[in-house]
Amino acid sequence: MDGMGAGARTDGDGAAPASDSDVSQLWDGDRGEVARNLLTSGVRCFAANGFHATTTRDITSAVGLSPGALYVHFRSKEHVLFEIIHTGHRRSLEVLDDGEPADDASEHLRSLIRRFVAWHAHHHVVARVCQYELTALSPPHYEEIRELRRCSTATFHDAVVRGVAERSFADVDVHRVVRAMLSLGVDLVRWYRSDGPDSPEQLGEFYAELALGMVTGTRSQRRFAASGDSP
Amino acid sequence: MDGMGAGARTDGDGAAPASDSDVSQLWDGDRGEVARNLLTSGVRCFAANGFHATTTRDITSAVGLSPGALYVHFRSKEHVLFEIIHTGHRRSLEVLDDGEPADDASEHLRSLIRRFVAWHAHHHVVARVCQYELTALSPPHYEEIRELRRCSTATFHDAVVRGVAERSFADVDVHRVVRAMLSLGVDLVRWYRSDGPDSPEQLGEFYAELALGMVTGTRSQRRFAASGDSP
DNA sequence: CACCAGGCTAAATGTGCGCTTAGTCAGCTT
DNA sequence: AAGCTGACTAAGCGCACATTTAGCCTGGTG
Repeated sequence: MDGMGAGARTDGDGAAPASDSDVSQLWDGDRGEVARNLLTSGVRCFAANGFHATTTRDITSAVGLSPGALYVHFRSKEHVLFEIIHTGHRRSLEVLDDGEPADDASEHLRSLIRRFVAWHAHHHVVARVCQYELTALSPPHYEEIRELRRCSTATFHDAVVRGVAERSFADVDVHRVVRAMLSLGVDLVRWYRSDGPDSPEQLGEFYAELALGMVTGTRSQRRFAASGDSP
Repeated sequence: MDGMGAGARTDGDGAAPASDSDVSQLWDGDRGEVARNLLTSGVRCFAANGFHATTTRDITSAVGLSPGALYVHFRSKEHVLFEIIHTGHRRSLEVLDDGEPADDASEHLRSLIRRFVAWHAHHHVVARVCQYELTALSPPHYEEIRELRRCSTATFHDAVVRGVAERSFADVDVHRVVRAMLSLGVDLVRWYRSDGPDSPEQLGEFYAELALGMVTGTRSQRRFAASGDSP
């Protein structure tokens, strides 16, 4: 049996819950209003049920249209997913690049983490789709997204390398530490709720502090921090 | 891509076959060999393509059977998923509970993280299914898994609370810190590869150190108190 | 008013899937 | 040998889905 009626989304249209902040604000300006609404609906559906478990009817009926209407604006359901994921990654990269350089390596890293985490918490529904539905993309689309992801990783990588070079940070294993930071920023999309105790900014602040803790030589740094890299 | 200098991991001898470690070892003993093979095949398929994108034919043909054979051993495709996820969670909980109490709060937490992380790295394919396919479970099954998850969260929670009570740890925000630790342990299933530079045990060691860093006060407070005694 | 374009719908198309059914076959028991 | 059991297969049922098609309707333009 089809199982779980996907939650009675009766929702009519009335007051849109603005709790997802401004999802609709994210989309490309050269998209018409209907297309943007479809993208927003797609985000909600994909986040709630996953790409393969949401139908074109789910997406379109939520904005009062019939399934065929989707193909007026998008070539396929997969193209809807791609545009969502692509936009999400682009926006999160913008947030990363928007920061002023900051002449202090610690402050620079702190600012990066703060913005990265706050953005992900703020847009946790979109970000969840960006993390969980990657494998539903076509191979070429997937590759395109991977390229964007390499950019954000590189940003953090460079920030840590810089701190190490300037001796503001301990001589840590950069790859490991960067992965740990990204894990914090990425995994929050799994559990974050807008009505939880932490605002996006508070969480960003907290995680920035944790991240700095990872690179400042407290504890038994010498034990693990690759003074002599493994052969 | 990942690239990065392949570490000198002396892993068994050959390349592939045992790389998923002993997935088949995980399953319940009262399951026959064919059923266990189907579970193992299911793990691989679900991890690679997701539950909704894998067909019963995918699962069965990988062990040389026809689709109908699945229903000799399982009530439905969803029951295969459930047994995989349930077993994965049960095993990871066992690993958590297997530890000796340890009279030192720091050592206790370190040991917990070490075992938790190492298990997830070791069984990252199963663990990926456990993390990514939860939403494909039927509501009752999902609820059953949530209960198991609350147990592991509680274990970490208690360990941190204990350290704070004993004044081995700083007066941290327990919920936030526990979430961060779980995020590290959980998100590695997204990126970990058996042929990467870190063995499960090395990663466990590293993350245990990061976790202790999170509870050892903020950086400014405890920068110099590296060697042991609390004030 | 005639014409057109494009957003949209209802209906149709075709495919693929989960699961069932009926039957085959090997091995075991008596 | 005959009969039984249970794992397995081939075939098929019913259905849901993504996408297409043909046409409607509205609003703009001469």
